[in-house]
Amino acid sequence: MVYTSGYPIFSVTVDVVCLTVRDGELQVLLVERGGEPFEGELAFPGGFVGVNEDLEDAARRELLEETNVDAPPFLEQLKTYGQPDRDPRGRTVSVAYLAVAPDMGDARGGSDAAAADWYAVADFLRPRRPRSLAFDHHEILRDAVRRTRGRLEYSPLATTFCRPEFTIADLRGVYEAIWGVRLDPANFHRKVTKAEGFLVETGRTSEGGPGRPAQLYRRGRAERIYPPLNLEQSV
Amino acid sequence: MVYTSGYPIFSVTVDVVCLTVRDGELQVLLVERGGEPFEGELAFPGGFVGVNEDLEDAARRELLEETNVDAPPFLEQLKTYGQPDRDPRGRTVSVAYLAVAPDMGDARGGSDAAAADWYAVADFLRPRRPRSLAFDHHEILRDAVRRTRGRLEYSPLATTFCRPEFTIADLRGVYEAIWGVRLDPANFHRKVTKAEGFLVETGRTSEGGPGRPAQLYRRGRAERIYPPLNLEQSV
DNA sequence: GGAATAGTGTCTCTGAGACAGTATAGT
DNA sequence: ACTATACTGTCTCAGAGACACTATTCC
Repeated sequence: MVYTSGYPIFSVTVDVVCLTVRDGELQVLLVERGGEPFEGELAFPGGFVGVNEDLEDAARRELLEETNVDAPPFLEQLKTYGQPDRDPRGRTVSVAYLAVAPDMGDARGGSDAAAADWYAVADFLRPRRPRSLAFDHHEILRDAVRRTRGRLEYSPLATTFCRPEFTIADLRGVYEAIWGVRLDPANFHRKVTKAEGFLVETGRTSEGGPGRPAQLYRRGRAERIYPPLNLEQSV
Repeated sequence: MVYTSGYPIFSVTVDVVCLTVRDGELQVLLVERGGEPFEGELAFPGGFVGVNEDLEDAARRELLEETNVDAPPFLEQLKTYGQPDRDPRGRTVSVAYLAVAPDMGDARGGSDAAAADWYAVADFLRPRRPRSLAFDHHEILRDAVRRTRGRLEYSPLATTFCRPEFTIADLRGVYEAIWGVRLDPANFHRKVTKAEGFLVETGRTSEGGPGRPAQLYRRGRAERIYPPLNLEQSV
């Protein structure tokens, strides 16, 4: 291969897939694009990485600038997308990040955050006439959801969808929304409370709802839950 | 942020962590660097991505060019490394790939492949005075091994370490080498033969070794093995 | 009391692990 | 025969799932 001046030149961007569970369903944070290409279409918050900026810092910055979501409890690199024709402006490689946040009510903007909002993931991934996204963000969303679904089995990721203190029912709601299944409340309760390091009791109880008040828990220190929760269906 | 001319300029490279099991231990394919920076040190095969080249194609090309390893049965993106100071030549982002190949004997070179060889992974990851690698390749190797160890539990990845036809003992050897544990041959045999779609019988048997000849198997179509094999220790 | 949700008890079945026992090869 | 490895049988124990039952709140 021959290049006129040294090595091929790339632009590097980050895109952040920020997920939450609201109204009992998995939702994703999207912005309406304000400029070309894909003007007016929905896309993940993201943008170009600075010359001296770390990738993860760039992801955090773009999430804050474009959506006003600050310091999600979970942020990790998802995958890098670099098809030569993925951006009409030129050769661009995008490092996608997966972020998870608890239900924080409406995404209301600072500055450019005006057009940021939460959308039901299912609308983009349904097999019949899925809603469209800019760039290759449809593929990225699929990968993000697949990883999230898998992670729930053997990591405490589900707790990062909950507020700092949550009930077992809250946690079960996260699993049910993301896996799209119904779980037996009794067995789920026993299982998660017995998985060592997964949850820690606060002593406090919930209030307000109908029925008996529930114990409030905080997430534990375990990085891995054992034995795992099993989702038999293929992920 | 302000840039004098458009967007920040990056170089994009790929690095391939190619793993195999030889002599009962996990080994990795490395090349001795022929030029600056890190001249003479060990590094993963890799290099710059072409202007119109897909990332995975670049990984495959570099692996072939530098080590003569063609078409590993497993190649998937691992993670992207982009610390601003990771390459003294300038701002470079490297997309790391994880490849798995069966034991193919010595890595003998074509062209630049002269210096390519297999090395015991343990030497680089031991806590006391680990052997050094160029760039941030030590971190990349750690991530590659962690993912591999985890994948063995619930995916058929272990079969890609074996030749197309293999015995249950071969497969067990892969788990034992990578997990660093001893597995009960009887229980392992029952477990993997009962996991649906994991293995398919060929009808043929092995020959040559001491003891009763073993059935030869080929890898099945399953993308996921259920129930998973469990590694209790933290990964 | 009735409705609703939280949480416990208990039974059954499956699978993991320990390990004895059988099968089939080389020497 | 002896050894080595492949494979099967069997026992025990832990955990998943089904579901009955108790506990505690609001109405």
